[in-house]
Amino acid sequence: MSLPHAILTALLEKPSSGLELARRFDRSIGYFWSASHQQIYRELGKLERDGLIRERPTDAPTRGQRKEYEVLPAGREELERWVDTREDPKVARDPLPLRLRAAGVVGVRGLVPELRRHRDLHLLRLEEYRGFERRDYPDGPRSEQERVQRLVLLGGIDMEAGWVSWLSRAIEELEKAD
Amino acid sequence: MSLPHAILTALLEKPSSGLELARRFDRSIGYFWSASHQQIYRELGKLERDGLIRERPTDAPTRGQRKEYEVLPAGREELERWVDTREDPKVARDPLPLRLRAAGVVGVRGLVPELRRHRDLHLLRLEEYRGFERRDYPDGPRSEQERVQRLVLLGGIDMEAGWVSWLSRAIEELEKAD
DNA sequence: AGGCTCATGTAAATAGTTACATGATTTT
DNA sequence: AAAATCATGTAACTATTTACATGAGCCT
Repeated sequence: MSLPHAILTALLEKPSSGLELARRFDRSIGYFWSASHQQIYRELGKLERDGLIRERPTDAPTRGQRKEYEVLPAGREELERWVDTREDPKVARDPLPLRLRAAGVVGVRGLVPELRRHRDLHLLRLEEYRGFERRDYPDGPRSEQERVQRLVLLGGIDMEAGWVSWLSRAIEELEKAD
Repeated sequence: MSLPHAILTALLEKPSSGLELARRFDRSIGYFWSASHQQIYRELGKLERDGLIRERPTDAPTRGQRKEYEVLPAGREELERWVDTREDPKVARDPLPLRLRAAGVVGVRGLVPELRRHRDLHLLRLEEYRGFERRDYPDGPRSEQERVQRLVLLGGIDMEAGWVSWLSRAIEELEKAD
């Protein structure tokens, strides 16, 4: 049950409309979570019905117009509750290593180009994240909140670097074996 | 759509019953996928209906008795097809970094013990995986299939090591900041 | 007979994805 | 006026999790 809390966090950092949220999930929040706009709109509706957020009063309220949401005190309390929760780590879930293992049974053949393709994609993300780090924290974090945001970014960087290094090794071993 | 393929792979490596599969998902397959027994039984039924696997003929067929499944040629073909598929990497999905970011907004307070707890759990898994590696491949892999299984295990080891290192850094930074 | 474990399963709820629909605003 | 883009939304489907049910075999 993390999506509503991800949304509450994002809205506390900056009140936004649904599409803005979707875009921010593709960026800063998205190092460790993703959500489509459909999921976000559904969840915004639910959070509003539950009294955790509200639509910010505007002048032109109709369909097809952007609606900006902000967090209510009950929402902040719910988020505080969640932060102090005990929740065990789940196993990572990624189909690529699974496919590699399947290839070990039915033949490795076509998989190497796919591994290479993934390595390149992870490398791109890695460069992107490193760019964020250089751009957003040139002198290190300036506040508690920035310190934490940067830590999460560094986690994303580590993760991408880990993929690149693992994929490089896998490619090398599989090519050597030919 | 990875669960059926994970099951096909596991069954090709060794024909098994539902519960055996569930256990193997907690071990070797489980570095990058998990599945509860409910999911597995449902999926086994579906794979059988679709003609990709079949129940191995036994003597005592009743309810509450173990049923062993094996992969049919159509199942192997489906797996081959999947291995050669293009599938883009998805963003990792982990609530802990999200909770850290939420803590940056509502206060870091109680989160450090939880970070420490997670670090210890990941450390345990790391030691466990390293034990597998020492035990199962004392002289390196002996076949194509072992080579690939070991690569996946090494991926799991990298991932756990990554968590431990990131969590250690986060704990250190948050404590320093007090 | 009672309790325990192994094994298979059903039901319901929650979460996430894919495909499509529709209005408003801007550009050509 | 047509096309493109921005924004919000619905519907249907697929996947995953949680809770519960039930039979078989073994041990005391």
